Amino acid sequence: MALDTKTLILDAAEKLFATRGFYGVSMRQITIEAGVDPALANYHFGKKRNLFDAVMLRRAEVLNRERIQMLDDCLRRAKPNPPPLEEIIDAFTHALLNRSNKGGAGWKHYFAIIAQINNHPELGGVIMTQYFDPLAKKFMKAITRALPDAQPEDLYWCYHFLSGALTLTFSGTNRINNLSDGLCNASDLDAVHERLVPFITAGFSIFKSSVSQR
Amino acid sequence: MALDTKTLILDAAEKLFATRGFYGVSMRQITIEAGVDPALANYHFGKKRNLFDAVMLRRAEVLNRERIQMLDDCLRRAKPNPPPLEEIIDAFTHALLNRSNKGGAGWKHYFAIIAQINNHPELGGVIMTQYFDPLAKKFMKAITRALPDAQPEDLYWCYHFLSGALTLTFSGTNRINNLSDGLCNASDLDAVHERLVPFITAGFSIFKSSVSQR
DNA sequence: AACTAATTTCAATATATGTTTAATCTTTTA
DNA sequence: TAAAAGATTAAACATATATTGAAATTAGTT
Repeated sequence: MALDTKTLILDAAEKLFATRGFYGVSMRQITIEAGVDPALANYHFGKKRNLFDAVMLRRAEVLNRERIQMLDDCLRRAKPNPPPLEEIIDAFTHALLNRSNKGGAGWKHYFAIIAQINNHPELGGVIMTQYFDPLAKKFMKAITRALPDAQPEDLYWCYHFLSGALTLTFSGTNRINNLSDGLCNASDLDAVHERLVPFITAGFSIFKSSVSQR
Repeated sequence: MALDTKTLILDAAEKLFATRGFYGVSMRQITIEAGVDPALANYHFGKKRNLFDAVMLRRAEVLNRERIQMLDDCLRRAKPNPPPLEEIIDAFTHALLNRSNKGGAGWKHYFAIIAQINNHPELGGVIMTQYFDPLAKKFMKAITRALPDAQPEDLYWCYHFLSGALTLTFSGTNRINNLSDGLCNASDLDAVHERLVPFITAGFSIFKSSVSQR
């Protein structure tokens, strides 16, 4: 069936892109992993880059819907005041960590791709911007409302730090496991989330007033 | 001359690996960029992966020396007490941001590679561990001494967030520029450093006592 | 100057690459 | 059931790939 092979190819591409990056995988390897004729990847998706975009888009749509939903809920609850900063940060990260945790292997692979793309000089600016900037702008608007005396420039840098900390978590390297002699487990995303949100909130908070209290 | 072509190849490899990743670059492209016969890359460095290791090693040695130096200075100044947390974080980041800022194009490329590797599921655990874990352990020892009542597990996670925030800064994507409508400039590493150190210090600090004050 | 060792060149290896073509099979539609 | 549209196959395209081999050149040493 048509839809079945499309998903087979998407899943295979997702898995291989996740472990070896865009350039590290060939169309042939993808179709072999999918158990499908080599020509079918081109037939269904066109060029390799288009296939990659399809992989990105499939789950980005789901994520963006969920994250905007959580932000809107959070804004509504606090009305007419701005919501507490920590709730905004949580709305930003919750769907990501939840999907990565309980969404199965496909989601894990997807987030590993995101981690690589976010740190890729050629693709990062283009692809992350394309799929996630509208959402990021919505969150930044909420954050600037929650910290009205902070300088926007400072807050954008904080967002940048958040983005980096978050995506490294998704990368799937287990460097932290070795480094901590097994104290930490990179796959335990609940443990991450529990610490990431207050960590980031504290970082943002030092810019609460425009004179930073270093 | 032998040493000259070796450096030509290393520089070219560094530049291309930085912009397209390990798998996105061919040995031929590297030698063409270096203006050198294609066989010379193999002659001087062996397999592609070995060339990559040589690129990594060249500057890692310099960095590790500088960063350990800064940490030791910092520890000596504070003796017999542990140094303030912020000074340790600064010792961890200073050489990196300084080299990236004033070291020329080669260093910029090098750090862009680091950013990709750190977030690469296959290579991240291996390569980062190989070149930077001894240093990371030294820093973690100093940090746990500076925050003696914190739980080590929490502090390792904080290190992880620091690592992510830092490497994204080096990635060379200018996503933050667009996102902030030009308010931030990702190339202005002084602006980053000024904010990164207190941001991270504040994050670590919430784990000062073992009961976190969320 | 003569000999050795290191370096560079050019050509060739065999294989992998993304993509396309034309023919065949399957499903949907009328 | 017949025609049309869609999906799959196998083969081929030209090009790019990492790596190697054997000559030719250069540099270093006695």
